[in-house]
Amino acid sequence: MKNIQTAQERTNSTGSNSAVRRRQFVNAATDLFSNKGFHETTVKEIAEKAGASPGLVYNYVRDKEELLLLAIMGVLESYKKEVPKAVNGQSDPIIRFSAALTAYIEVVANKPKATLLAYRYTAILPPSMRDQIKQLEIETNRIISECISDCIAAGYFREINVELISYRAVLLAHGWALKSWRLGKLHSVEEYIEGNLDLFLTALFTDKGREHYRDLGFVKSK
Amino acid sequence: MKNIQTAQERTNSTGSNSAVRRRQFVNAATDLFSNKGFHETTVKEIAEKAGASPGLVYNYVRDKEELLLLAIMGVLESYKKEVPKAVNGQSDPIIRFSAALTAYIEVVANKPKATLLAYRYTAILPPSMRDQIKQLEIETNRIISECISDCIAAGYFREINVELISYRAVLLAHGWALKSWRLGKLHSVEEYIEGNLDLFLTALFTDKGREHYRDLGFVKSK
DNA sequence: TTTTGAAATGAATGATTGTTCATTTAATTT
DNA sequence: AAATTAAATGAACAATCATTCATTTCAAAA
Repeated sequence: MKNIQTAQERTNSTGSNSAVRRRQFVNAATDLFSNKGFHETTVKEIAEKAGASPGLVYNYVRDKEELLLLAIMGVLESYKKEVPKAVNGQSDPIIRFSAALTAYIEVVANKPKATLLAYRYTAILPPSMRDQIKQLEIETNRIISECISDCIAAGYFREINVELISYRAVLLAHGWALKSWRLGKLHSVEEYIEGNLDLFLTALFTDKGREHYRDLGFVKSK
Repeated sequence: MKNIQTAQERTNSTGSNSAVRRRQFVNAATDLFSNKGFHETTVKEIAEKAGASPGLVYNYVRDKEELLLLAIMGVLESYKKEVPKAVNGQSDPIIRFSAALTAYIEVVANKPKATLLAYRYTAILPPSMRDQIKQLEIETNRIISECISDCIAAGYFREINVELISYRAVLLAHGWALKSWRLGKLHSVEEYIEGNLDLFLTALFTDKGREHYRDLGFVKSK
């Protein structure tokens, strides 16, 4: 009975857990799918990258397809985690919105290729998997939506269609990955963030909002 | 010598030209790639849809890959053709810009799946093909860029980074396809166009521009 | 030590599919 | 009509891979 402890220890220290192994495969898959594409990546390569044999993959995952789902979900979940982190602690609605959008763009810019996974491959997944992805994306959008609603409630933003705006914001963030990959980087992320945030706010502000923003100390010269 | 005419006739009437045949294959491929995906479409299916046998495809095209290139290029070329059509005839810079953006979104909305082809599959093409696509896209962007530059020159738009704005405009148009496919349609195209155009203009107008716009008769109530 | 069973291997399988090419069909010319 | 050229066919080929499974490795338990 002495070895029960040891077994527990092994699980915790070496991390050769079932869940950990699985994550190794998913991480390897995410990387390869992002850089070479799903169809251009073989299961053998994924196994190799994870330091295992091809057959073992199927002890942790039903399909290559499931690996794709897990890869996409992983990326989206990291978004859902990072964005609120930037917002929490800020209380002013405008700052919260700015922080959320900024954080979103930054996360995308950190792993542009991974962002594209969802755009490129959601289509080939079966409907039930697609719905999971859709759901997760909607939840992330909600964070942005709430920031916008708060700004409207405070009288800082005009009364526009919240859905429309939040999709625009998300698209803008994804846009960094979408455009920069295909057309090359024309600006730095910082320029991209600043320029677009400026445009966004200008389009949305009420007079009160503009004034408040100025009071906050983000004065555009002139 | 009587048959020279007949041959000419055949070429014109039945359309069993070399170029026409090729286009048949490209059209079939575009349709199938858009709806099923590149890897999920077999050459046999393409041939079948074009009313021919698999082997014949290779008399008109080197590769399945070349078929993908031609499909993507075809879509982008249709954009490059349609957008100027909407702009020509209009002389006022603001109207030209509005017309260009509206037309772009409409073209995208007509064939959303086709728009996604470039986003999904440009990556798997060899660099030389990628460059052709990139080039074509830049040329289309230039049309929008020029509208914006004209608005700035006329003093209607603030002096902002033209590149940044034109990419945003293009992204917005593509955004209809990108978002509506994955998240479902939340608005009609008309709402999408109107709402976003409004935001765009609000963000860009100078006082003079806003005034001029009002004079043009596009008054927002209140 | 011996037993047990989970973890892992990787060669073999089977199905798919892009591409080729010997052959046929059809059209054009002489 | 005969000959020539072009267009088209579709069965066969070859390569690729996802997936399976008989076998081995290895650590924990008895």
